[in-house]
Amino acid sequence: MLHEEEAIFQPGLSVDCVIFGFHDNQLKVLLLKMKAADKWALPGGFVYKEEDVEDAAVRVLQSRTGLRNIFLQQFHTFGDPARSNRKLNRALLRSVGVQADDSHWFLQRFITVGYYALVDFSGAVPQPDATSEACAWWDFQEMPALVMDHQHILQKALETLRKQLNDQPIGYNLLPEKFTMPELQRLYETILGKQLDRRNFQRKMLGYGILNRLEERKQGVAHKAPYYYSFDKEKYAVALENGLQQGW
Amino acid sequence: MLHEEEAIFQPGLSVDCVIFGFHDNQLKVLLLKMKAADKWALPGGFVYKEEDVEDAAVRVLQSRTGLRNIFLQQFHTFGDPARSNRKLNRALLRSVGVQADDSHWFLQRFITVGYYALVDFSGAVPQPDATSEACAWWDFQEMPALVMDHQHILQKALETLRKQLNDQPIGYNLLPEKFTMPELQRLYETILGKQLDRRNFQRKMLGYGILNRLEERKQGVAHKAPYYYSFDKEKYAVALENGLQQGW
DNA sequence: TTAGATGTGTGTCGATGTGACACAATGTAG
DNA sequence: CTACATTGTGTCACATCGACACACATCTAA
Repeated sequence: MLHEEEAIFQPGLSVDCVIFGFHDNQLKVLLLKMKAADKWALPGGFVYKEEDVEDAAVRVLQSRTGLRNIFLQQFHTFGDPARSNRKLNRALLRSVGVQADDSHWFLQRFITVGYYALVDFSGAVPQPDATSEACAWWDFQEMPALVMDHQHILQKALETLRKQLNDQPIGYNLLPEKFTMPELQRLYETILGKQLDRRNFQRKMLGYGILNRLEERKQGVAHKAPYYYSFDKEKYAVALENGLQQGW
Repeated sequence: MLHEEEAIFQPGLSVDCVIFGFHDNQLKVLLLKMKAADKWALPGGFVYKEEDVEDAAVRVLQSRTGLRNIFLQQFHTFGDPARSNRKLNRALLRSVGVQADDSHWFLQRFITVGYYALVDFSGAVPQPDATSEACAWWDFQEMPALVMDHQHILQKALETLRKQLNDQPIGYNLLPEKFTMPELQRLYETILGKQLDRRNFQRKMLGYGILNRLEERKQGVAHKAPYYYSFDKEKYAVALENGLQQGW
């Protein structure tokens, strides 16, 4: 956190990423443990003066997960002046060895642009940044205390994701190459926060025409073995583009 | 556009508003004719250092229309560094009598937060700002050339509005107190850019349960007189909150 | 005065989608 | 080999949706 960074970053602007993964039939979120506080934070970063805001989000994502070609979506910009926490930011500066007075660029008010990402859990390699001592996946159901308004940001990301379920397919970016119908259902159930009927779920999902059933069945389960499915990449892309149901 | 404004505004940040109205069975958008260019622009403004971004949007809206208590919704933040147009902004500064070198705050790169508003056409009193020579409603179907990326912003606003139709009611903010079913249908048709079946539209709309049919019928029409309707304010609010159809 | 044009109020029919539920099939654990 | 958990598949009633027909009201033109 050098002083000269004032010259290279867009002032008062940051990006924060809600990075969703899926593992063990649980929705996960990638978080950073702050050095400067006993709380966790969403992975975030600043925007270079000539950098597209979206590129900054991609950069943050790649730095924290090592992944490229990720599903990324802007969902909201948070512009409440009270969301900045000068005390925290001062502690944060101290944690990287900087003493600064009130005019320091990092102690000004920040607006943040929120993005959420859907990533392949098993392919990601969590990597802390300079201000954090750890980077880890958290179970969506049992999140720790978050800094500033990050809880609020997370909430808004989830809301957007839920709405996305209604007119776009989800899963290609969160599930492994092949997966079973129950696994896909758990994903939907976790995002929606409610149980779904097994049979109706399957009917509706297959109705979208974006799944291919494989010959192979899952092995080593203590009951009837479910089939594996994979997404039909082309049809999935079309569904993403055109939407699933019209409404009007 | 005084030089001291650098001290009072959040640097590199603006808001732009897509203000929709409805009149003569046509969707309208409020635009400003720039003094500095032969093009039109969306009403926009800057954000005071201690002002909530949303409050800035409300302020812009009120300054341009005189209206309060408006339906306002953030839809996207535009962060492409190439979207700023230094040449235009320099001309803009000249138009208000300011000569500035490249370091001037207004000539830096700007990120803009887009909001769209739905307003009562007849209640609005269009008012130009300091940089514009006119403020007027334009027919949505026949928009003039717009500055910078404002065409793109408008497009994105429309996309969001169209999606909103699928799970939230529209119209309370755009139509007068009482209106006919055909009028409401024209509104939907204009937003969606396609024709709808009269009878199916009525069935679906009434199914939402947010309309009250009045005793009164429209007068002076060269055919069977349609009933007037009004929104049931309470049920409308509930529908806004909970959404119209679930999907999942 | 009346026929025609225009646009509204209301209803029907068949196709499709949805929620609730039953039963047979399959693989593991004991 | 039996019990158990979980999957594959199907049915039924009901709501929703797109396409369409017919009667009604009001102005206009002859």
